[in-house]
Formats: sequence, C-alpha cells, structure tokens
Amino acid sequence: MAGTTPTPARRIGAPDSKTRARLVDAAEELLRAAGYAAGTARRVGAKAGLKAQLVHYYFRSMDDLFVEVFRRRAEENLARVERALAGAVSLRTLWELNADPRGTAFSIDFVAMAKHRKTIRAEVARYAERYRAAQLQAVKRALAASDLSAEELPPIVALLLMTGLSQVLSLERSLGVVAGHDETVEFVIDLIDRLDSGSNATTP
Amino acid sequence: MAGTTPTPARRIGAPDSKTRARLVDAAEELLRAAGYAAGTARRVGAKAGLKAQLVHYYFRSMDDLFVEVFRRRAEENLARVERALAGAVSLRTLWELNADPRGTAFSIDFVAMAKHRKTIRAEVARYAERYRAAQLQAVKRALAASDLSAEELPPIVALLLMTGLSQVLSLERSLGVVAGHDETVEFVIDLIDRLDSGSNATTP
DNA sequence: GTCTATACTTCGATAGAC
DNA sequence: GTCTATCGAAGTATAGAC
Repeated sequence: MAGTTPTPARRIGAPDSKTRARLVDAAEELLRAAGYAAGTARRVGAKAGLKAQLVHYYFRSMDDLFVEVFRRRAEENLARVERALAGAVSLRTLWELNADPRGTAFSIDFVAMAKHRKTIRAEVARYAERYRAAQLQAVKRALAASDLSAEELPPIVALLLMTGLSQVLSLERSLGVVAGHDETVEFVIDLIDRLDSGSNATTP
Repeated sequence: MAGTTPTPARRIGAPDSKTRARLVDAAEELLRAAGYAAGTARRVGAKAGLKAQLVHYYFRSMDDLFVEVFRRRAEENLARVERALAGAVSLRTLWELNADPRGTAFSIDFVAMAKHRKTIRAEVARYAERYRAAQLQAVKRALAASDLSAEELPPIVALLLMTGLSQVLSLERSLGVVAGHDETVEFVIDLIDRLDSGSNATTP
C-alpha cells in the first residue's frame, strides 16, 4: 500500500500548513453545498479566498484533496461514534447515532465518486468497514442485554436493517419524498425501546 | 407545469429521431460505466460515434439529456414492476424485485445529481413516489394474506425496511464491503417466506 | 429537418519566480 | 517553503451551413 506514488515529480506543500487546512475546509463546504461536480480547484480557491493554483501546490490531484476531505470528516465521525459506544449502550443510542445526518447526507457524493475512482473507493471502503465493526460490537452488547437470542435476531441483521432504514430515510428526505417516514420512525423506535427494556413478548 | 420554457431560442431536433435515441443510449451506457462526472457532451458524442455538437442540437442542455436517460429507464422499470405486481403477489417477489440491481446501482448517481439540480430532482422524486405507491399496494395485499395485523407490522414499515436493506446491500457491494451480507439475506428471506406462508408464531 | 464550424469559458496541472 | 504566471485540453452552447 506504500509504493503507489512512483516519483513525486512536483513539490508539494507542508501537510501542517495553515493554508492547506483552509483549502480542505473550503472544499468540504463546497462539496456539501453544491455536490462533487462543483469540486473544482478554481471554486475551492475562490471559496477559500486564495488562488486556485494553491490547490495543486498542496495536493497532487483533485482526488487527493477529496480523499483528505473525506478522511478528516470520517476520522472525526469515527471518534465521535467510538466515544459514544465505549460503555454500555442501548439500541436507541445506536439508532440515533445512525440517524445523525452529519454522516449520510454528505457521504452520498463520496459513494458516487467511489464507484469510479479507486483511491476514493479504497478510503470510503476502509471507513465503512471500521464504522461497521464499531457498531457491530455495540449491537452485540445491546442485544445480549435484551431477551432475544442471536438466532432469533443476529446482530448483523439488526445492524444492517437499522443502517439501511436510516439511509433510505435520509436519501428520500433529500428528494422531498417523506410519505410514511414519521410513522415508520415511530414504529421502529418503539420496537427498539421494547428490545432495550428487555421485553419483546408480543413483537413480530 | 407547462409554461416553464420561456422562449425556445434555439432549434431542437425531432424527439423521434434515430440519432437522438443513439445519443440517449450512449449517455446511459456512459453514466453506468463511468459515473455522472463522465457525462459530458464530448464523451457522449464519441461513444455514439457522432459529433459532440449533436448533443446540443437534440437536447437544450446536458441536464435535459440526463433527465431523458433517467426517464426512459424509469418508465421501463416501473412498467416491469407494475406488471410483476399486477396479480396476487408475495413478499418474496417484492424482495426480489427490489434486489434487482438494474435499478439501484445506476440510480445512485442520479440521486447524487438530484441533490443539486432541480430538474433532475423533480424527475427522480416523481419516480420514487410512483414506485413507492406501486410497491405499497403490493405489500398491503401480501401482508393482508399473512396472519400479521397492520398494527403489528404496518405495510409502509415493512416496505421501507426492505427497501433500505436492499439499498444498503447494493451500495456496500459496490464498495467491495460484503461482510455479513449473505447471512442477512438468508435471514430476511427466511423471515419473508414465513410471513408469506402465513405462520409467524415464533418470529421476533 | 439535420448537422458543423466556431466562440468562449473553465478545467487540471506544471514550471518557475519569489 | 510558498505562491503565481501560464499552458494545453476539455467543457457547454450557439449561429449558421447544408
């Protein structure tokens, strides 16, 4: 994984430069507000109040910049989630972490990008795996505290259902399609609470 | 809804032109293979073996072309689904329709586009609503045939869970992240089959 | 009705000035 | 170590030739 860059022909700015950080900020804001098609060096520069060429001084390519944007947000997100899941945790907490729009909304563009740019795909996949692993541990613990056995509801199934649901809700919301959302969320939270409190006798 | 175009300043080619259809084909193929960032007039033209300028003769803008690509595929999909859901239908059939990658894989790019281009968003949202409505009818009928009441599992909840799950599976698959997928699919299909056959006594 | 020559804007990237 | 002047390629769109 370390021999990917053949010979760095061009000089690249210091990783801890303040200017560099400003560019990453600007790029993130731009991607969030206007999607990845708007992620051009010129626009990033303009947004940061800097010359566009600086982008290419601090980043070998636009993809490198995008990866940096993603990585910074991803690490922050992971840290937040791992912190929240450190101790004993309820399914309710997990649900709310997943429903937090900070992750999803903005990552749709990255998933779209990931489909055809391998450096980005690698980054997104690595993050997805770490995120999944952290959550799975928490789901396992939460379900162990309920009176549902792992055969009745395997943790990975519960997790994928929750993840899928919050993703589809967030995605539809971004389209303005929200029919049935409230009802569904209410139902699921109710179900989750019953599992958390350890009595699921009548639950389908 | 009909007065959107102020004054068509430029001449536009006939909607039933054979050349036009070739361009739509090329664009669809390109989007599928290389994502929406590759959807440029020059590339579409090249792929179709035609001059790039023809794209602008047949479509007022690139967005118009994308809308056309989406609409054509969406209508085809809807027809296919409505046909499949016409008669009595099982949850299993519904699940398999949803899991069909023909829809999802390629629509991620459109959802990403939709977030920031309003003509595309309108088209995608309209499709999402029609698709949802068709499926919801089918879920209602399928669940009515099971021995689960609408309070125990509201149709919209079942539908959003299924949709979310197949979306998240497809999305992760595109990243190469597939841990737990097989197990989850097996579990869900098993659950679905039990519901379809009308005996869910022991189901969580 | 169909296509092309052309305009002009914006792109990523680099070589070289400070 | 930091930034800028500049390049060639690629982008959308139109006006006008067939």
